[in-house]
Amino acid sequence: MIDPNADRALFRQLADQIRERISAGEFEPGQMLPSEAALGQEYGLARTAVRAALSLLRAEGLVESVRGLGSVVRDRPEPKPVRLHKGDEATVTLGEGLPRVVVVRASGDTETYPADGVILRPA
Amino acid sequence: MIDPNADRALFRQLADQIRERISAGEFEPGQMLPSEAALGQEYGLARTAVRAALSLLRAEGLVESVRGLGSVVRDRPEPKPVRLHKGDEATVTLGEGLPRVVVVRASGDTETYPADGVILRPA
DNA sequence: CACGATTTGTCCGTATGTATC
DNA sequence: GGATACATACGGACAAATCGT
Repeated sequence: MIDPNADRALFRQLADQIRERISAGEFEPGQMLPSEAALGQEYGLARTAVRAALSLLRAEGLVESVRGLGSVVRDRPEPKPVRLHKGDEATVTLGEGLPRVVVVRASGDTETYPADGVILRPA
Repeated sequence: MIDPNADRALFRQLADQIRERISAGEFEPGQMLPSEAALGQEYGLARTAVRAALSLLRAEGLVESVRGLGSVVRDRPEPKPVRLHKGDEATVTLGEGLPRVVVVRASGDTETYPADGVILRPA
């Protein structure tokens, strides 16, 4: 479970646990995670630690938190292929929320995608 | 400065302030930011709020923090063009620290770059 | 090499605000 | 209105890394 004496931070261990429970199928996409209070109770951690763990998982795009509702396992569709034609450019923008891939077409049109939802290929 | 009555969270306002001071050239790349304690003192905020603000800026790739040292303004080089040839693929990996762009060449070789340091173009 | 000062990292407890049901 | 749940913010505390003395 969680070892206070391990050299890995508690909130990282908790993130590991939740990550495993998700990949094990215990928590499925679209499904609610236990509340922060419940997770804290279950693992014997303060809510600050629980929130830090969830913050990590959010940065990984694994979960989303909605105020007044809870945290849900994010549905991660198979990365969608995006073709780059001559004159196209793709960059990654950081900042608010999940990073996004911005594709500027040769025509000047722009498209954006969740950064973990695309696989870029030359045309 | 910082308005406790604004709709915007205090730590977000602080992040805005620091962002402006960086883009204004008051803090230059490679230079140390004031310590968390100093920032808290200056803006009348608890360290939790200061750390939340710095966490935002780190996610944006604007600053880096080193334990025992402090936080430095990150040097953001001009995004470097990376050419995708036939059979190449590029994806973005989230997770620990800054997101990275992973390029898998047709040969099977892989290259990774800081996500905000590349501009992808078809060959 | 040892020691202390500084700074960030981690953790806890508590309180209040706000959105959802 | 009430219950639940996340967001924000404060305070304090100790650990760990770094640097200069």
